[in-house]
Amino acid sequence: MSRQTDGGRRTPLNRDRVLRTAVALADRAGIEALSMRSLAQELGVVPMALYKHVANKEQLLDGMVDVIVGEIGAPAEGAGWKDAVRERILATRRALLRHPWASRVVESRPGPTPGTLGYLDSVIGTFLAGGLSADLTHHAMHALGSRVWGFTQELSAAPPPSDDPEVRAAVLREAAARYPHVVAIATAGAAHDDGSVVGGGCDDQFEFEFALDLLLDGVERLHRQGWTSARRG
Amino acid sequence: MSRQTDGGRRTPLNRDRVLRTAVALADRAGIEALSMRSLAQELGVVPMALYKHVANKEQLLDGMVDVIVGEIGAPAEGAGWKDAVRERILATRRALLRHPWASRVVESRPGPTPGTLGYLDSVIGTFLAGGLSADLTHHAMHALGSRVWGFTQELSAAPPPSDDPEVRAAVLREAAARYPHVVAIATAGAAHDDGSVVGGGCDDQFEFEFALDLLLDGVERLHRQGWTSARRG
DNA sequence: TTGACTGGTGTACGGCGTACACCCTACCGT
DNA sequence: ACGGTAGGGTGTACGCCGTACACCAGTCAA
Repeated sequence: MSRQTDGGRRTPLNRDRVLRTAVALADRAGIEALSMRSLAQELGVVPMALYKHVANKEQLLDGMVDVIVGEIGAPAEGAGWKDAVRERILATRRALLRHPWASRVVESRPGPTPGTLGYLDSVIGTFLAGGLSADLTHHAMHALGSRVWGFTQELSAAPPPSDDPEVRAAVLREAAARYPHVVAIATAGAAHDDGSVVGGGCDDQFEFEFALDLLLDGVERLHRQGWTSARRG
Repeated sequence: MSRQTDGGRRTPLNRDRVLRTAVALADRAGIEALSMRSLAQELGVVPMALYKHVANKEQLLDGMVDVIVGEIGAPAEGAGWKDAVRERILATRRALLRHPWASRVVESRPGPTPGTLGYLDSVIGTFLAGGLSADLTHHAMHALGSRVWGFTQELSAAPPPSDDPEVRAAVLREAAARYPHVVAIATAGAAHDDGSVVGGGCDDQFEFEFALDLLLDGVERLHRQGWTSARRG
């Protein structure tokens, strides 16, 4: 891996190759399998060699986030602000979904990276270019929260249902007794397969767009009526 | 610590005391300082003793979450569904804010705990009791997402500004050049102290309620017009 | 009395991030 | 041609983590 074929020198490491290999490794083996040691091994190098290109693991993760951010396409041109923002966010979602670990890592970063700041800046720019006030835009960004990254913090994933149908029935009966409302809405709608918890067996994309539109429609309404933050009004 | 005064036997551990001590330790020293070893020391006991009361660290964290959930008061009676949900969520927010580490831990749990399920069940129950359809309630819960826990995933906290005013000015100038829109909205509104990033120097409570109301108002509107999920409509 | 059960102990293992001293090589100015 | 220097890969070691496993001291039921 990464050695010249016969006896020659290894092609030297650099920050970019480290980051891209880290992303690939996380894609393949999961983020929890990504350690400085495993990454070093992947690169055919001793663990401490990585520290010549990356200050520490935190910065490695920051760098990985920026790699993903780099995969988000450019903003669409010529649409209204609402559609433009909507499309951008859905594009971001698509990028993030390609790397199942990415949303967790994005969330875990304690501060912004250059890449994330750039992305946020461009989304904000779309709002402002659409004529929204800086004030309203500010609140809109907060309201969107992590949704600008194309994901929602799910409340809880359903545990995988037991494969013994008898056990499964018992679990469901138990749940229905203890958490009747949860079961009621989890089984509501045709699209739901079984007694999964909120966030379990539903169409995530639908839920995402539902919430996104709820927020964008609300912002649009406020914008049209010239809303301004009468602090605590 | 937790020993009978003179030479007597130690009052025996139990799951509840372990969990409460863990919460107290996390409150005092931060969640990152909570390890099985430090918790054991706090209890005057050897680390492995904890495993007689808690299966592993994951389950410890689950238990801590349920302790916090237990601090949320009962739902208000007699209000309309919207105010009831709103108040409940704000109460949850107050509980979570008393333990700065709690939101991160709640997020990190891969599955629901009995306590969280119970809480979600009661929130859902409030929607349903208000006459909302199971369908709409389902989507509303998704749309609220982690906001039912009273927190928003901030996009990024602002790094603490340098205390050298000259450096600070330079940083701001640099930021304004590279991220003009971010700076524009960060400095919008009177209440913002300086060039902090989105999520930096604003009134978190205001932002939280703004977004919460945006969502609840949207749900209410859909409810009144008899909305139903014409899947992908 | 005995035997099981409960709960606290001691030791040890394998993993992690990373500090620190080292060394090899390529390239520089002379 | 040659010493100096700096960048990048190495080896060793430390201190933390979660936790498996064997053990042991009481208590209590049979």
